[in-house]
Amino acid sequence: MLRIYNSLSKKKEEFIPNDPNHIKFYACGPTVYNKIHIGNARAFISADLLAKILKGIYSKVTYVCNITDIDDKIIDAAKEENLSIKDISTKYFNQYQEDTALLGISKPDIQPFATDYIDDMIAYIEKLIASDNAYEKDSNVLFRVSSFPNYGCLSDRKLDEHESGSRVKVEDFKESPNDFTLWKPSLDDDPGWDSPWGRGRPGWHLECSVMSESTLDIPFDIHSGGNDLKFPHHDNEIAQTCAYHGNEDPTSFAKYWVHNGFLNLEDEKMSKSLGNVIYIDQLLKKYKGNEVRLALLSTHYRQPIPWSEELLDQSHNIYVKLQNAFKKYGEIEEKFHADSKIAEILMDDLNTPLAIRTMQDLVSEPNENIKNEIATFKYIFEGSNQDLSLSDEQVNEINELVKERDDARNSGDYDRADKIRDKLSKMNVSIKDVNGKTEWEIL
RNA sequence: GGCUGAGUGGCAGAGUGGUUAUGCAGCGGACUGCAACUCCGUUAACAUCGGUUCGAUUCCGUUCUCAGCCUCCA
Repeated sequence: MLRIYNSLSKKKEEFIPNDPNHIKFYACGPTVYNKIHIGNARAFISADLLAKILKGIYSKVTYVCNITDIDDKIIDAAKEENLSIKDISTKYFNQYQEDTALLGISKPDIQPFATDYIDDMIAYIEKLIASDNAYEKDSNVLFRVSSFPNYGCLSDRKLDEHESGSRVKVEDFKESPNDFTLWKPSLDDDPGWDSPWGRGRPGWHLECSVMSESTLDIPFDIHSGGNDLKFPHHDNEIAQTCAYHGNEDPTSFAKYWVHNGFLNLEDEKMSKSLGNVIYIDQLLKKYKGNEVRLALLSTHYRQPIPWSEELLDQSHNIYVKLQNAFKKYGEIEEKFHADSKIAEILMDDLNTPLAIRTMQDLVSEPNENIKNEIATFKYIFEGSNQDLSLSDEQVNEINELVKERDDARNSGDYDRADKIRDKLSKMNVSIKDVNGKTEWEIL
């Protein structure tokens, strides 16, 4: 039985699917305007974790993760890099695919692109206007928040309490400061599509309402995203979709809402302005994909992760230790065994830290079910497609040096032996003398 | 100000109404030409103040602190 914390009820709940024969899960994906960083990766890995567990339990699961390929940030990036919008979004989409695969994140079943749904979005807006839930002003179309009484139900925000902390400048085309954009005009050199309100482009929140419903139909089971998306993004999605269908109940859209926590660097939020952004492609030059994955899963998904070198080194140690322990059992196929201890722990609101701890316990005191435990562990915590193999040439070079060192040791020339060991360690090769034999591995 | 979450040993992080994980680091030892690896042993914690209780780190309440959101953001 899967239990999951539902942001809508603010409680850990038993997961009861709308249809156990077909589980539907939608996660908010990337805006492809830059390389993904470690914080983005955490969100994608959390969604991947949940998708993997769902797929382990249920026979049919459709996991959708959208790609935002039209957005002001993309327009800015295109100007900066002097590329077309399409080139920018393609470039960073490809990088996203590559980086996530290296972290063992499986491809979603469906990856809808926002720009493929512009016509649907326009039709959606027309209906919202017709039902008086939206209005046009100066070529902008805005959602009229006051028309949806349950607005803010996810984040528990009340509209009239909003003023005190508000720092946002209210554009004069808005009836109310909380109204949000469904459609906005594009300047001549900005990308745009023809619409009843002139040439323009969709607001950000709209795409998820349109694409989730188009790909999964509503109600679907789970909607996930980063904690920061709760408000306004997800509350806006709920308002749009519910208003569109004339239904006030947010569960008529998605039943469970799942949000992951952030990642802190030295007690600071990672941000471009602080210059402390860690990109995945850089990180993977030093650590293996599975190690980074383990590090990201070593904290419960709802808690903030204090990210540090130390955490990565620790994850490296645990990873190596477990790999060595697993070797004893030969090849084990990655597979989710729902009756294993590891699975049971994960099904309690995705308790990955406890699962990691338990796996360590289990290998130190194996039980007869250990192979299923390992299979389940590998299914969740491994799966990076990173190619760690060396060329034949490199392997030969290392073997030769190792042999030279052994010869030196056998003849008592320890100075020379140690020099060779230093040389190997500079090549990131670590030496172990085990039972008279010399083993080596790449760090 | 509002909403949400959290405060456990040097660090990370589970868990529990009484026997107080685990990993890393530290310390001691075995092994080693020296290391590394491995193994054995070991130090050390439960934010604050009250309450309930025979007994609370664990339950209830107070206080304090921290983080995120309330503005694009994973």
